[in-house]
Amino acid sequence: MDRRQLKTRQAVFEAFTALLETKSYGSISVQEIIDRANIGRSTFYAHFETKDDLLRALCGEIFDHVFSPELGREPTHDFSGRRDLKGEITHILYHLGESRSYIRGILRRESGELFMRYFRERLEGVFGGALGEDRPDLPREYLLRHLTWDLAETVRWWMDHERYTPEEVSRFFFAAAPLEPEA
Amino acid sequence: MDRRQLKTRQAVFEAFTALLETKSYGSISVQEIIDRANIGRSTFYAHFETKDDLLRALCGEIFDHVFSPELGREPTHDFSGRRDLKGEITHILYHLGESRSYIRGILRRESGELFMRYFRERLEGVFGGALGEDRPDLPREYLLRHLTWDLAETVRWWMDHERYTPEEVSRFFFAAAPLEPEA
DNA sequence: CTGATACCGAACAAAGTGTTCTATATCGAA
DNA sequence: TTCGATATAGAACACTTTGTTCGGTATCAG
Repeated sequence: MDRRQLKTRQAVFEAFTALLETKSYGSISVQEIIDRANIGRSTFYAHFETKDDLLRALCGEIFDHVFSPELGREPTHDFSGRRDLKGEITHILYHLGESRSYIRGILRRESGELFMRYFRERLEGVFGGALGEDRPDLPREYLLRHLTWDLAETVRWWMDHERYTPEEVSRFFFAAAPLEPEA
Repeated sequence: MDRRQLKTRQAVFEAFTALLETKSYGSISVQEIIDRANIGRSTFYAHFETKDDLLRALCGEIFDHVFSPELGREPTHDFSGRRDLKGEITHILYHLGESRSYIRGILRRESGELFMRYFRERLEGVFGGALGEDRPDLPREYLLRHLTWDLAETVRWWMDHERYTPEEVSRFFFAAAPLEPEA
């Protein structure tokens, strides 16, 4: 990719996230973004179709990082042959913690809606494969959706409660999630 | 309240919900709303400050209905003196089911964000009082927030799965919610 | 009946959107 | 280093949307 494009793209992302820290997504105009990013109007539209497109691209950037597999690390399995869900989740939480400064602003208000949707799409891949038949009393589609929004909202909560570590948050999530069979 | 105001207000709500069935909140203009409601521009702004204000008012209208106490029905308590949470929730779900046609459109996309926020604010009142010390292993603020988003998202899911009854949905919720002590 | 008030509809300034154009600067590859 | 390709700046453009104002008309409540 051309260095010029990369520089522009970064400048836009920087300006956008900075603005999201101070005001809501809907009230941010393209004008403000390009002023802050110090680029021309036509340049912006050469990169992104609309403001929504920009948000989508930014989320994609973040998730590509968050869901990147550890270098040289295969999905692990425990002794019973099931995937190590806890390990995967903690791994994701670590990366999210690193990106906190980018994410916190997005999660406020309307833009959070879009972020959460993309986030949960990715999470379906994680949970979909790992889901056994632990809870035959619940419709599978309800259970899957439940787990993804549980984790997504847990993350959203965590972003405003800096004092907890990824491990603690992971423990909270698994303690509250409906993964074990009902007593 | 003046009949004229009431008529206008109703016409706007009707037009707004109808538009939300077909297109996203952000892409609806005030112009479309007043055209469909067949009212003058200045009239709209005499009633609502902005589009967000309209959405807020509509949500308020809906929740006033949904959370209205049954006529002459006191909050019941079971034999141990705790509030009948299951009964209250099922009651709320019934009203939500009745308002499905108004709600479904709102819940799509960005407007859902606002709806869910107001919804959860109300739910905090319901859960806050009924919460015991069942889960000392979780921070109380996390638990409270967890319960409200659980129910709110359960409702959102339900609105697109018409085949379930309020009783069934209530059962799903309580089966998945972290209310019982961990085994 | 009558005073109050809600409505209509047109006009308005202001701001934002997305496109198009030309000139300029920067890039990557030979 | 050179050179063709391409990204950018910046201005101009038509267009939509927003929120306000105002004088005239219709409808309300008492």
